[in-house]
Amino acid sequence: MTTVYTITDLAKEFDVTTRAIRHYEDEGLLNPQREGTNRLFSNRDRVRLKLALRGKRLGFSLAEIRELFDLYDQARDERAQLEALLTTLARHRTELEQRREDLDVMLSEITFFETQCRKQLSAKTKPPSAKAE
Amino acid sequence: MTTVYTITDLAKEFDVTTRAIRHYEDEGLLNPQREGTNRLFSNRDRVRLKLALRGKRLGFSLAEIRELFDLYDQARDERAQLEALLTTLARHRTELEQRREDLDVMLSEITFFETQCRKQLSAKTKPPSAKAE
DNA sequence: GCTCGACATTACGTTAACGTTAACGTAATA
DNA sequence: TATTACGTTAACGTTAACGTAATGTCGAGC
Repeated sequence: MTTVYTITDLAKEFDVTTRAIRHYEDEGLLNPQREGTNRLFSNRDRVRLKLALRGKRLGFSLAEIRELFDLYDQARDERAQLEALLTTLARHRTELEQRREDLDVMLSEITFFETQCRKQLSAKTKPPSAKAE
Repeated sequence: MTTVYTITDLAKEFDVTTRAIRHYEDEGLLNPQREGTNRLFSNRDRVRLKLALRGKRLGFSLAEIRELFDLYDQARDERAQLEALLTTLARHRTELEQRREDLDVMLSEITFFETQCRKQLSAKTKPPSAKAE
């Protein structure tokens, strides 16, 4: 049971335009088959689109994502390819861990500002507790 | 003791170009004073640059960052402003939490691929344990 | 037979975030 | 005095990731 998807199927599911999907194909991220001129996307394409979109949200360029896909494809048996893949995976890991730190810092900053705001607001609502004048 | 920084001071510290810093000023993220024509950056500017760069790494646009700065500046006492700030802070929080999920998923995917790779590699090194042929 | 919706291909347009180049001022130093 | 280092403004260039026409094809249904 091999499911196939039209371009609008995927566009709707992942909330992107068909133009974007065609662009991803142009950039080598997707390899849909054709039925006449129409694209037919496989489960593999669907997974790749999902991965690509997540990568995008994390700030990776389409070129980087394509590079990862290519590496993964070629790392079937060649030892050198496997090690190359491991190298770039490690690189991306440290990059992502850096992002994670940024993210945690920013989240705690937001928390800080939020409590500050709420303090200010309650100070304006409640009677002045013990301040001057 | 009010420290001041030249443009190259900050450029070196945060590893960005002076051009980028000038651009951030153009976009209203920094407000350096002038000594003649030369820029003099305050601690406030330094903090803002730091925040801006972190925001950038997390995928925020300069416009969004500026918007946040402006909101924070104007939220000194006006109740409405404080509430507006709280709203956008909440928006950014959920956005960041979404990113965090993406990040965690991607990190675990990387872990998965890494162990897969290492299995393949050790299979190529060690004698075949119990496979056919 | 005609329209309609979904798909296609070109190909030019747009935006953000700087890069790059030009042309110049100032100040310390060899 | 000439070089070097660091600073300035102004303005055009570049790249990525699509948006946006404009135009064409094809099968389904009335």
